[in-house]
Amino acid sequence: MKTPVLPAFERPEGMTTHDYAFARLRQAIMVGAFRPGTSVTIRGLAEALESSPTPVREALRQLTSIGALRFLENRRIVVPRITPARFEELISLRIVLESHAARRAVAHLSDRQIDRIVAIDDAIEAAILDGQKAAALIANQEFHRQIYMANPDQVAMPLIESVWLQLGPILGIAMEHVTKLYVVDRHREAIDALRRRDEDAVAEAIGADIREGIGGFDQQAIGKLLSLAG
Amino acid sequence: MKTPVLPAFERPEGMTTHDYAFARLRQAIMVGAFRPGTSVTIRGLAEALESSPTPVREALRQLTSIGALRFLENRRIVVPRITPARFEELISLRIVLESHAARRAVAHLSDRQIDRIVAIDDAIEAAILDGQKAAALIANQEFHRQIYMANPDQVAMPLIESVWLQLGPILGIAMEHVTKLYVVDRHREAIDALRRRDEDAVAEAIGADIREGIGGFDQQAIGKLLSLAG
DNA sequence: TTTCCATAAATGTGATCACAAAACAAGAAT
DNA sequence: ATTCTTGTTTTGTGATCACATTTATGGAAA
Repeated sequence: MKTPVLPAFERPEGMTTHDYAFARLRQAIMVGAFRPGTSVTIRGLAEALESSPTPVREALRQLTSIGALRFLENRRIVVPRITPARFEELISLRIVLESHAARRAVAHLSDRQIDRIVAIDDAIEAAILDGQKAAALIANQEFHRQIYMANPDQVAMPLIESVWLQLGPILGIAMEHVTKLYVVDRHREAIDALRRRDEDAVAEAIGADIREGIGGFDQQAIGKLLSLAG
Repeated sequence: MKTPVLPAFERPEGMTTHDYAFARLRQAIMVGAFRPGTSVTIRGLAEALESSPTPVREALRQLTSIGALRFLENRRIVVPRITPARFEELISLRIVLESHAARRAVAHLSDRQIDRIVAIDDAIEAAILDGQKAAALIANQEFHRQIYMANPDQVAMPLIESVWLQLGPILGIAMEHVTKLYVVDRHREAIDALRRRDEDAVAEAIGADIREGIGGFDQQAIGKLLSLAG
């Protein structure tokens, strides 16, 4: 049983072994380090994380609760496969959830916060022009997160991240097969709408951003990849 | 540390201790058996479930992933409190998620399935007229679930149930304070729309159902309860 | 070469234990 | 009466182990 390689991750002091395992596995899945259908083992991951089965098992159980992993009836632990229909469901869920979250964040965003979001968008473009796919992907997630999290009483972010996690594995495939990235100008549209505090326009821009290009990738390209990933 | 009383739950043979603990705790929270702010202990629940800390801890960890519980920094495990703002966020999330899920289920619902949904609605009304609050609540959840689950590739149900779980604790309070239940006629409206395969009308009826009465309870009444529950 | 079966290895499960941190309780000092 | 201190108890954490199930391996039979 070969255990997937986990992206590096600095462990803050005081963080429990379980929290560390959860954060690291979650991050790995989110950026597509695990391919659909991959099976993992508790002991294998425990060894990779230099800990014992107990905290790893808890982390894996949590990841199943948010759809990032599945415990099969065989007691095997796998990264879920994604069918084209399921993929389409996830994208439509992203659109519904995130345009809603964006709309509800508008009233809470200060000009300073918007400036920070612009800076993140600049970082995305820089990463794209540099061809740094993983960095662009993470910065893109941060762009969306910064918007939604402006709402202090927000409860949608965990659900949105659950959807991101379920889409993570095909992002990994996409990153291997897609060679060119291009700038997402819907972000500028969203930023302009944020500045005007135009909730409808913000929601529309975010929805279009997701619909047209997923994290800087071309949706059709990902759609094709599903045939070999499903 | 007094452990909350768990509703009875028959354990299917072959079910692991962990799955049993998770299902039972989840059910308990969903129907409002735990009050907001209640703290639970691993050992206490393990004793109540006649098992050991390990599987209970895993179940609790899963429940935190879906927002049903919180591990505080003190390492205390509590049922989250709900502020009025958070409550409003959760309700608006329900409306967005469930009207979306309902719309996408319409095309997959057979006439036979609709008949079964009608039967569930009859059971809801019977329970309401009988004053059986808990039974009405569970049947109401089943009514919604049967609609959304008709979509075979659906991925929204776990997210919806996450929101239900987060609303669960105040349902418990509501059930204690609300004496009269009344029939939700939005269900009939939704059923008629389902029969016509009118997606917009179904989504609208479900949205209105959530907005006007939450699980058979009056929303304003629950709003008042928040002041003493937040 | 393929299929079948028996043995061995790997794996999830759950209970137990030692440990450290937190909460609690009781008494002393102010 | 209130606050602080000290000792006890409770509680979460994580490692370990035994067990049952599953998977993998390898050789025998067709």
